Amino acid sequence: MATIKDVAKRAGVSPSTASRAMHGSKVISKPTRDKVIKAARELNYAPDFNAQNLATKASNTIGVVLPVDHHEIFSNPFFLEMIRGINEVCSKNGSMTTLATGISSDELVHNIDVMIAQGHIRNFILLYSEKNDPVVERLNHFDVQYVIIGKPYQEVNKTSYVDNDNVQAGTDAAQYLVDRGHQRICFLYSDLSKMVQGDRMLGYQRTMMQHQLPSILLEARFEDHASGVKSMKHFFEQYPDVTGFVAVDDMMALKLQQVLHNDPEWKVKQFSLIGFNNSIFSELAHPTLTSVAVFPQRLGEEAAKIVMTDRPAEELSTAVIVPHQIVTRHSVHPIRSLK
Amino acid sequence: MATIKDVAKRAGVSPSTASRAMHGSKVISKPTRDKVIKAARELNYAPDFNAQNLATKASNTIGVVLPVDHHEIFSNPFFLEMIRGINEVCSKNGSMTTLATGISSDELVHNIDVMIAQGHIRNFILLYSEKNDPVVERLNHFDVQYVIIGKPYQEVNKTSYVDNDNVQAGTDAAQYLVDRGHQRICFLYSDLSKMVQGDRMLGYQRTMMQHQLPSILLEARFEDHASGVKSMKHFFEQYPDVTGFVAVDDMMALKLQQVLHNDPEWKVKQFSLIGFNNSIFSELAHPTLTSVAVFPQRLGEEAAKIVMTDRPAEELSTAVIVPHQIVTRHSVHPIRSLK
DNA sequence: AATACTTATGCAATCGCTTGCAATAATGTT
DNA sequence: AACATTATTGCAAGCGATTGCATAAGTATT
Repeated sequence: MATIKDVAKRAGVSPSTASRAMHGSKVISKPTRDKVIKAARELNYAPDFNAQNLATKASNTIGVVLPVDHHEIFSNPFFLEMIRGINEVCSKNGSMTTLATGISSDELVHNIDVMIAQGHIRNFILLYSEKNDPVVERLNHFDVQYVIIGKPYQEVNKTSYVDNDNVQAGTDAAQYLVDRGHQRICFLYSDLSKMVQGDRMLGYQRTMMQHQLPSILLEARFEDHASGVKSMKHFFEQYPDVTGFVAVDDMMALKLQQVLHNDPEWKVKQFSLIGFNNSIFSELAHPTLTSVAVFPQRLGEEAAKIVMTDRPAEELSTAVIVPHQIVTRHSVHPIRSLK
Repeated sequence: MATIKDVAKRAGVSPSTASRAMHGSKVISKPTRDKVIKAARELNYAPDFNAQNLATKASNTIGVVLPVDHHEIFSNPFFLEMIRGINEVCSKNGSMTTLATGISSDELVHNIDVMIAQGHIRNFILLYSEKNDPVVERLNHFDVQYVIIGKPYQEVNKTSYVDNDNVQAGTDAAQYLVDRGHQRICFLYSDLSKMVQGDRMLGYQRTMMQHQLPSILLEARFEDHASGVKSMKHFFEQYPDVTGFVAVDDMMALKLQQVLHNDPEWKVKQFSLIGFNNSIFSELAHPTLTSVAVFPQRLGEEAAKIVMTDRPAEELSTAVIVPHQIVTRHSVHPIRSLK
């Protein structure tokens, strides 16, 4: 493995000159710069990561924090796409990404503590936003910079984040159903402690209000089929005239679809259904699921970009909104034709 | 951030003593060891990652290599679960994991080259096994240790790997259908350049042979619905009496299911279907999908364990086989009752 | 009590790179 | 030609850890 001394020797200069040359320092003359760069290339030189970081005291790795495992979360392809987006941008900028995971909240926090203490993480990216997140507390406490993917709960103005406009997305999804003649539309969610679910619900409610239609909310987890059937039975007793559902994400939508499809009576009713995330699930569902695409890879990229441009601490935080887009498939049945 | 000097000062010893004490060196007396450890704890000390690695020349991060992006692969939750398994084990051992991704094969290889040159990756874990993988070539060339999740193509005896017994899994899946009275069973796959697909196919064929039943192979990608319908139409013309399918993975199975379900004629036939991976898809399908579970998290953990125990170079490579298990759901319909 | 042996600690070099400052070379000014 | 500037380069000190070797302290041996 070639060191900077090797490069220097080959170029006939001192290590310091070599270092400066390769960093494009203005103060080095063109001929020597060229010599050095040539030598470096010939030796296939890359600066030692650890040595460089040690010397500059500026670490170059980004810590990507995954949410504490709920089975559901982890099997959600969403995250991997965000990670890919982050990693693409980072590696183009010569940074590494490293992951922080944990089976419990305590474990995750502990792992992050260690990472901070080791002092080689430049910045964190949180792939989720949760109420009272102990991780966020930790990061604030140690005064470590971070970017959230999702809308922050605390210190919104001081925290950089990347998100979809989930309120708008919720509005649009509901509007999509309304436009196709649906009047009784239910919003289906599972956990309001997630910012994203709350936002989408808000958007849904906005549309309902605008059209003077009732907001019908249903919290359900569909943990198993029987319980799903039961809660839907209960639901339809209360709201027999519901024709459409806005599900807080595709997985939720699919679970509902499953329940509805399995009951001959419900099945014929051809309920309309729209989900969020445009995940692979939506393509594989039957019927295929109309869904609001949110471009997770893009979210990751933007988050990484924010992290890469290190702005001074006193500067205002950045917020990037990634647009969404409804992808039409076959789960929505118009009650009347579009005007 | 506390350094080792701070710890040393507080404990009233020299940095070298502090270092040795914290590494449990035999040569340090119990009382000083205790003093040092106490001081370290009080200062919340953790050795600087970069400094430590630089001094010991032994890096502590594991590079996790994701396959080059095909949309399909990246939206497969499988990978995230493996990553989580790896990360759990690594962080328990004080290691970091860092990701290598790439949009193209060239980019991926380049990223890996850089990582190797920077010299701070101790080991790589490849999350896939592909024919003629340029990454493997690279790693061999630079003599970097790595573990493959999946069965290696080259130098099988010299390469450590973790895998399911996919041949056996294929055998079992086919047997499952045979046991339930199916005689004409088709194996459905998409890409034989993946080791895993070849293995499962082999297993399927073994069962077919044993029962003197014909092997019926179908390569398809179901890229869009129309093409899916077309190829199945073609298929059934040739093999009208097929009643069961072994699909090479759940996604494949779901795509088939979709095609079959959408055609009224095929639908009534109630084909039987078994997939692999027991991914979340299988729970969300309709009907729910019987699938061979392969425990990706476990695969990740085992791979990480291998990497963590650094054995001398001349030692034989390790291979760990993670068991699989058929998870019964509702996509298989017995033709006759089980004897 | 002087010597030999352990045992426990500290000194100082090292890992590979960066960077402030001093030294040298190149150029311009009078 | 002598001096003042400015443009280039090199020296050497760190960054925070580890580790071989020398030293100091403690115990045993005679």
